[in-house]
Formats: sequence, C-alpha cells, structure tokens
Amino acid sequence: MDSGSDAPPLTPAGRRIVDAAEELFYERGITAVGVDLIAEHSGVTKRTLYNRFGSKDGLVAAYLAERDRRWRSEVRAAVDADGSAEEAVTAPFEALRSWTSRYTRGCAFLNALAELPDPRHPGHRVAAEQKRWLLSLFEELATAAGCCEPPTLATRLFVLHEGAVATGPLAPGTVAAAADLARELVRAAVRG
Amino acid sequence: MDSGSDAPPLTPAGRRIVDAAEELFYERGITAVGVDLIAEHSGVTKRTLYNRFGSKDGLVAAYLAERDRRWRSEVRAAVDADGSAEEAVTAPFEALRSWTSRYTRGCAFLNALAELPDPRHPGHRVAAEQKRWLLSLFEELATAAGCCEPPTLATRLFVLHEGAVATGPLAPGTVAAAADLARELVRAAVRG
DNA sequence: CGAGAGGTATACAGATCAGTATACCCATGA
DNA sequence: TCATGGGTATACTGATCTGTATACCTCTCG
Repeated sequence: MDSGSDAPPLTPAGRRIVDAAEELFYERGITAVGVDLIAEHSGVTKRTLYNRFGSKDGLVAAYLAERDRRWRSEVRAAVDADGSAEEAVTAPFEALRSWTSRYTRGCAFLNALAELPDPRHPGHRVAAEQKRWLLSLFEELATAAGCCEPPTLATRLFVLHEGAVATGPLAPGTVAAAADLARELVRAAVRG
Repeated sequence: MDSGSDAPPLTPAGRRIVDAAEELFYERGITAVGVDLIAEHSGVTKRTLYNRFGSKDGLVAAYLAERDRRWRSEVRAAVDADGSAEEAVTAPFEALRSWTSRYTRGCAFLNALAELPDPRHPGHRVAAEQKRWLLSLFEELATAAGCCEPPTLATRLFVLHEGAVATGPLAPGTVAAAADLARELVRAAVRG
C-alpha cells in the first residue's frame, strides 16, 4: 500500500543504477533498453546490477517503484498544502502541471503497462497499483470535501487526470484544460 | 490526411502478415515481437514479409495505418448515424464503447507512442496523426453543432476520450463515465 | 585477524534480433 | 513462349539480448 517506507535502502552503486534506469527506460522504452546499456551509463558492472536487482524485471520494478515514490510525495505535498478541502480534491492536477513540464514522454506507468502486458510482471504490478492509488485518493478527497456522489466524481477526475498525462505530449493545453474542467466539476459537486 | 483510400492494395500474403501483426503487436508489444514470429503466425516466409513491407518499421507503420483506417470508419459511421448535430459531437464516445469492449489492452496508438519515442519513426507518425485527427474532428463537430468555444470544448472532449481509452483496462466504468461527462459538456455548450 | 559485503574486470553461453543470399516453384498475361 | 511477379524454402551474417562464471580487490566490523 504505502510506496516509500518499505523500500530497501540502496547501495551507492544501486542508486546510480536506478537513476540511469529511470532516464533510459523512460526516454527510450523498457524493452528497447538493455542491461548492458544501463550498466555502462551508471558506471557499474553488469555483475553488480544483477547482484542488486536479480534480473532485468526486478530492475524495471525498482525503477517504477522509485518513480512512484517520488510522484506520490509530490502529490501528497500538493494535497496537504494550505487550502480548503475543495481545493485539495484538485491538488493532484496542480502537481501534474509541474510534473508534466519536466517529463515530455507521457506517463511512465501507462508507458510501462503498454510494454508489459503480463499482469504477473513485477513492473506491471507497480504501474497498476499507482493507478489504483490515484483513483482511491480522488475518492477519499471527494468524500472529505463533502462532494455528492464521490465514486462518480472520483472516476471522472481519474479519467481527466490520465487523459491529461497521456495527451500532454500530443497537443498543447490539455493539462490546463483537464485541470480547469476538474475544478468546475468539484465546485459543482460541492455546491450541489 | 485521409487514412484509407491511399492504402496500397495488399496481396493475399500481405493481408495475412498485417493481420498477424495486428494481433501480435497489440497483445504483446511492438518491440517484444520479432519478425520471425509474425512470419510464422501468418504462414509466410520472412523473405515475403520483407518484399512486402521493406523493414520491420514499415510493417509497424502498416499495422497502425490499417488499425487507424478501421477505427476511423467506425467513428465516421457513428458520427454520420441518424441523430442531431449535438449527438454527433459525442458520437466518437459511442464508437469507443464497442471498440474498447473488443480490445482490452488499451489504445494501440498510445501504446505505440510509448514504444516509439523517435518522431521520425513511420509508426510514430501514424499514431500521432490519429490523435491529431480526433482532436480536429471534435472541433469540427462542436462548431457544426453551434457549441460555444469549440476549441476549448474539443480539447476537453479529446482529453476525456484519451483518458477513457487509457484507463479502460485499469478500472471499471471509466468509458461510461467519460461518455456521460462528455454529453453533459456538449449539452451545456449548446445551451449556453 | 579474518570473514563477509560491495564492487570491479573480463569472458562467456545460448538465444534471439533484423535483415540478406541463393535457388526454386508457379500462375498470369503479353 | 517466355518474362514477370508473388511466393516458398533454407541457410546465413553480424549484432545484441539476458544471464552466468571466474577471479580479484577493498573496506568495515566483530
């Protein structure tokens, strides 16, 4: 459930490996990047890579888990920032704005799900769990803000969020459009 | 621009190759599927595959172009079906419902963009063009229906559509939720 | 002091990758 | 009749893939 505290502490070499994996897997794709390339970019021996992560699949899962951990901490910071309970519901869209300005290759988790069809793949599990977490977060926030029909509103916000992150690289203004519409929906759900 | 009429007529073997490619690329991922596997599944020699499509990249582009052609014809049929101009704006969401019931691995074009980062890749071009076409279709339909602020509405519908197709495999009810919200938006934009 | 953990260096196995070479078969149509 | 296009069959190249084997180094901590 909690993505962050149960993470095993990384050795210095392990840290560099995950950093290189984040860069390369995200920019070029998971299947297209080999472990040799990651070892080279992190200044590490392939032997060390396998000692730390066991397999490429293990490294993929570690890459996604690390990214999820960082993303959740930004979302939590936005949600916990000063503001009304109503503003908190759309806080993930604020976090999304700075997030998408840094990453121009779309959502690492949707991209990973596109490449890892097998639900048993450890990376698939991490990515799917990230989506489930966001959906339930919207529902919690909608309930806390006293919105009517929290499950319906949460699903709508979830679809908007994922649509924004998926289309961000494809057309200008999609992230802002999703955030605007999300705020309108929450406002109406609080009033109504 | 038009995806369908300029398609070169396929030989019988070429037809079987594209069919096998559609199945395998979509279900398992583009990078993960080799040309040998596609040749085997289509009962064709690798030599024939290369005679027809030149390279794996060419086959990937042909696979996506073929899928785009079929998808657009379904969307056009839904848009041109009997109904008001207002209903036509959300017709793509009707087409999406039957489309997503057949395909449980999300959007083939978003998935392709996840795997093909290079904008010069012919497959990347086809996928990006599919998204641009949908966005401009929404804008045309919104204008024709007399909605206020067609560009804003079109971007919102586009985000909703892509969010639905991306999250369809992840949570139940996202496609219906997007369609419902889309109809509400169009109704408000026509009235207002 | 000595064991273990973290890491380097290099070489290798076995499979699979995209793409090519060579030679042949067969139907259609000029 | 014969050239051409579509296709088969098989073998191959050279690169790259994940993962392992062997041997050594160095620091820390008990």
